[in-house]
Amino acid sequence: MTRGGHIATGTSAQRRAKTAVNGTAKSVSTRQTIIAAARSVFVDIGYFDARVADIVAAADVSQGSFYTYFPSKREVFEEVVNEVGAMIRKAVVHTDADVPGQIVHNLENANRRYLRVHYANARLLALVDQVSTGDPELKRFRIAGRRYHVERVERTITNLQERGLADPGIDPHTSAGALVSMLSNFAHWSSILSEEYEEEAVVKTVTAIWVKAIGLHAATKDAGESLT
Amino acid sequence: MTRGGHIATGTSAQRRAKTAVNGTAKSVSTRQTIIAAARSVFVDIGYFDARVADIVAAADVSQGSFYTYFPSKREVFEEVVNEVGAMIRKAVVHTDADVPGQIVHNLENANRRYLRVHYANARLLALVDQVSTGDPELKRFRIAGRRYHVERVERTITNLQERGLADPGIDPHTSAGALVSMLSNFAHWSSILSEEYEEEAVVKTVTAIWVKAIGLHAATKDAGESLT
Amino acid sequence: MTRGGHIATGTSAQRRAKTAVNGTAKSVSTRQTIIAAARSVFVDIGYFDARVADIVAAADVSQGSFYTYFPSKREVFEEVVNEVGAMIRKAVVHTDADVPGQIVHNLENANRRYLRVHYANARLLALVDQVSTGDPELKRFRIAGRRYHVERVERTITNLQERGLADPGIDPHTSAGALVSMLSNFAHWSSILSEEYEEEAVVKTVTAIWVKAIGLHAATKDAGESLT
Amino acid sequence: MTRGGHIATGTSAQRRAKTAVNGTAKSVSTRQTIIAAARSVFVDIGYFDARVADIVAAADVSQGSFYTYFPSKREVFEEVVNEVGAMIRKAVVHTDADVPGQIVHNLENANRRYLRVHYANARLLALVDQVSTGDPELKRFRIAGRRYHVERVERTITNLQERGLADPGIDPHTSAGALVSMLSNFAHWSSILSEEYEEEAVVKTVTAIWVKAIGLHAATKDAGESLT
DNA sequence: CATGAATGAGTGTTCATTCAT
DNA sequence: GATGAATGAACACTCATTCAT
Repeated sequence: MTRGGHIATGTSAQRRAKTAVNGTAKSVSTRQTIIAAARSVFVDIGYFDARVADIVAAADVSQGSFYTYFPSKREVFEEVVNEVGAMIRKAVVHTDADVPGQIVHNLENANRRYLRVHYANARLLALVDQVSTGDPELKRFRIAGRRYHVERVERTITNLQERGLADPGIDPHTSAGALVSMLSNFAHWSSILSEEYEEEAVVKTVTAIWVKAIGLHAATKDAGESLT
Repeated sequence: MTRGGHIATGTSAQRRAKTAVNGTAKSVSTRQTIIAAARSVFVDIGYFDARVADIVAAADVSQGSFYTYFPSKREVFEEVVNEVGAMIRKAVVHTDADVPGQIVHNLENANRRYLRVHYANARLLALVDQVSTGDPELKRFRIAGRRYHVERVERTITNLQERGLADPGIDPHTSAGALVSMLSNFAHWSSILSEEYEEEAVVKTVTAIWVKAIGLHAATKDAGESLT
Repeated sequence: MTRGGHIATGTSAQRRAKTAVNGTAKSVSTRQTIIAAARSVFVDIGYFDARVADIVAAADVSQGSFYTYFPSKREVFEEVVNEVGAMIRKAVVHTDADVPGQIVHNLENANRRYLRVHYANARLLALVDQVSTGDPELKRFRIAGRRYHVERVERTITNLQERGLADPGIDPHTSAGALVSMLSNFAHWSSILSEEYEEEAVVKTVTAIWVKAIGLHAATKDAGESLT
Repeated sequence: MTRGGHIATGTSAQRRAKTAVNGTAKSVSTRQTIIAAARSVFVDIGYFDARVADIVAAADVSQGSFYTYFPSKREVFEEVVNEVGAMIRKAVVHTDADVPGQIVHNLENANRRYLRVHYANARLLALVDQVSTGDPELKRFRIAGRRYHVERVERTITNLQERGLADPGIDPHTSAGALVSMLSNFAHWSSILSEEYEEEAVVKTVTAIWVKAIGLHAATKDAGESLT
C-alpha cells in the first residue's frame, strides 16, 4: 500500500480508470507525447532502468499525468510494443511490391523489408524479449507475434507444395519455425554485430537458405506468391 | 593451493579481503552451495525478481555470508552462467560419438546434443539473454559465447569447401551466422512451445536445412568432421 | 507495486518474514524501542497522521529497521493496542483489593480502577475506536475486547440473581451491555470533558446507577464478588 | 435570494468566488446531489478511504464542480454530518407523541426513537466519531452535539427533582452524562452486534435503568415531560 | 569466517486541488 | 458555472549492502 496507510476496500478495480478513457484532443496528444517519450527512454536506458520519472521528464509532463493515462510503467511499455508490432506486421505484409511470378525475388524483398524494420527497431525488439522473459502477459503477446509470422510462412510452404513448386517431403510447420527463427534471430545478431555483417550479404544468404530449405526450383520462378 | 587451516589472525585489512579465492574445504562448499541455490532461485523466479535474501534462504546461509563470496547478485549470476556456458560447449564438442566418414550423421547428432542441452537449461539461457540486454559486461560474455559457435561452424564450412564437399559459392561467415541463429533460436522457441514441436522432427528438419544450405551432397558422406 | 516495476511472482507471502522471528537480545530491544516510539507518536499526532518516518525518527532507528520488525504501520498499532488491552484487563481483574462481603464497595473500586486506567490511556483508546471503524480485523479485536467485559458483568449479574442478591427480573445480557456501555463511554467523555466532571463524582454516580440497575439491596452487602 | 438568471458577465475576480452560497436553482440541486453522493460514498467505504473522485463519480459531476461547492472533502463531510445531526435532534424532540402524565411511557418512546434513528444512521454516526478524533473542529461539533442531549436530560432531571418526582439525592449533571453515554453507546454496540440484541429488549432495559437511576416512582407517572 | 541486525537511498503510486477552456 | 486534464507533494515500502559481534 502506498497511500496513507489505510485499509484496502476491495473496490480498487473500479477505483482506477481516472480519465483518458474518452479522447479529448488534448488528452490524446498528451497520451501520445508520453508514449513517444517512453519509447525514447526505453531505447536509451532500457526497460528496467527506466523510471517513470525519466519518462515524464522526457515528455515534460507531471508525474501525476503519467498515471492519468497509464496505470504503470508496464502498460506504456505494452503500448510502445504494440506500435512496433503493428509496424513490423505492416512491413511484412507489404505485398504491393511483389512482382507476379517472381517468387524468389519477392521472397528476397520480403526478407529485406523484415531485416530493415528489425534493424530500425532493434533495441526495442530486444527489450520486448527481455521483458517477456519475466512477464507472462507480455510473453503471450510475444508468442502471438511469432506465431503470426510462422503461420504465414507455413501456409505459404503448404501452398507451394500443393502446387508442386516446393519439395513435398518437408514438414511445413517445423520448417516454418526453423526459418522464422533464422530470420528473426539473425536479424537480431547482425544488428548487434553490425560491423561484422553486411546487409545485402545477410539478405542474400538468408534468402538462399530459405529457397534451398523449401526446395524451390529455378523452374518455379513463375509463381506469384509473397512468401513471408 | 594454500590450505588455510589456521585460525584467522590476519590484520583487519586482510580479514576484509572478501571472496575466498583460495578457500578452505568449507568455504569451497559454502560457495558452491550458494551458487547452486542461486541457480535454483534464478530458474524459479528470474534474475530481476530474485533477491539476495531469496538466495541465502535457499542456501541456508546468512545474508552476510553471501557477501563473503560474491560482491553482488550480479556476480553469482555470472558464475551460474559460466557453468551453463561450459556445459553447452562441452555438449557441442562431444566429438567422441562422431562416426568417421558420416558427416550428415555426425551433424545430426551434434544438433541433437545441442538441442537437448538447450532444453535442459532453457530457462537459464533465456535469463542470460534477458540480463545481457541491460548489462554490457554480460553482453560481451554472451557475444563471445555465440562467436564461439559461429566460428566453429564457419571453420567447418570453409574446410568442407576446401575439400570440395560443400558448395563453394556460399559465404561461410554469413551462412554460419544464419545457421547458428536458426539452431539456437529454434531451440529456444521449440522449448517454449514444447507441445507444438516434436524433438526428433526438430532435429531432422534443422539438420536437413543445414545440409541443403551448405550444399552437402549425398556423395559427400565420406568426410569425418563434426560440424558444430 | 513499489519495487522496480517488475512482475509479481506470487511468492510474496513467503518472501516476507525477514528477521525478528527469533529473538536476539538486540532485536528484542529494537522491537520494543519501536513499539514505544510508535505509541508515543500515535498519542501525539494520531494514527492517520502518523507516518512511519515519524515513528522511526522517534525511535531513532532507520526506516528500514522498522520493516525488519513490522510489515506496516498497522501492525505496530496492533501491537500497541495489544499492550493497552492487556493493561486494561489487568486493571479490571485486580480482585486482590476486594473486601469479602462488600459487593458495592468492591464494585466501586472496580469502577474506579477502570476509569483510571481509561483516563491514563484515553487518547490511545480513542484511536483504537477510530481505526477499528475502518479496519475489519481491528474491529473484531475491538469487539472481542468489549465482549470480554460484558460477559464478565453478565456472569456476575446471573450469579447474584441465583443467590437472591439481585433483581431476578432484569435481563442479564442486555443489562450488562447497557452498563458496560455507560461505563466505557462515560469514561471516554469525562476524559475529554475533564473540567466538567470530577473523578469521584463519576465513580459514585456510575456505581450508584449500577447498583440500582441490578437491584442490589443494602442488605446484600455481605456477598464477596468483584463485579467487573 | 438573488436569482442570477443572467449570463455570467462578472469580473474574473467575481467568477473566482467559488461556493455558490446563494445559488441558482441548478446550483442548489448540484450541491444537493453532491451531498447525497458523498453521504452514500462515506457510508459505503468510510471517510478516509473515500476520495473526492469517488464522490464526483457517484454524483456524476466533474471533479472541478465539486470544488465549486465545497472547498474540500472535509466540508462535504461536515455538511453530511449536519444533516444527520439535525435528523437526530428532530427525532429526539419529537414531543408530539408524548402522552400527558405518562413520564415513563414517554421516556420509553423517546428512547425508542433515539435508538431507531441511531440504527438508521449507525455507519455515519460511527464515522463522525472516527473523524472527530483527529479533527479539532469536528470534535467541537461532536462535543456540542453531545452537550445538547446531556443538557436536555440534565434539565429534565432537575425539573423532576424540583417537582418531587425524582430522587433529590442524585447529581443531575453527572447522572445525565452517564445516562446519555449509556444510551448512545449502547445504541452503537447493539447496532454493530445486531444479532445479539433485540430492539425492544434494548428499549425496555435502557428505559428501566433510566427510571431507577433517576429514582422515578411508579406514583410519578402523572408528570408530562419528555425526558430526552 | 559466520551471523543477522541495521542502514537508507531509491521509486512507484495516490489523490486533493488547481486552472485553462 | 461546468469540465476534466494537469499538477506535485507526500509516503510507504524494498532490498542491496555494510558492519558490529
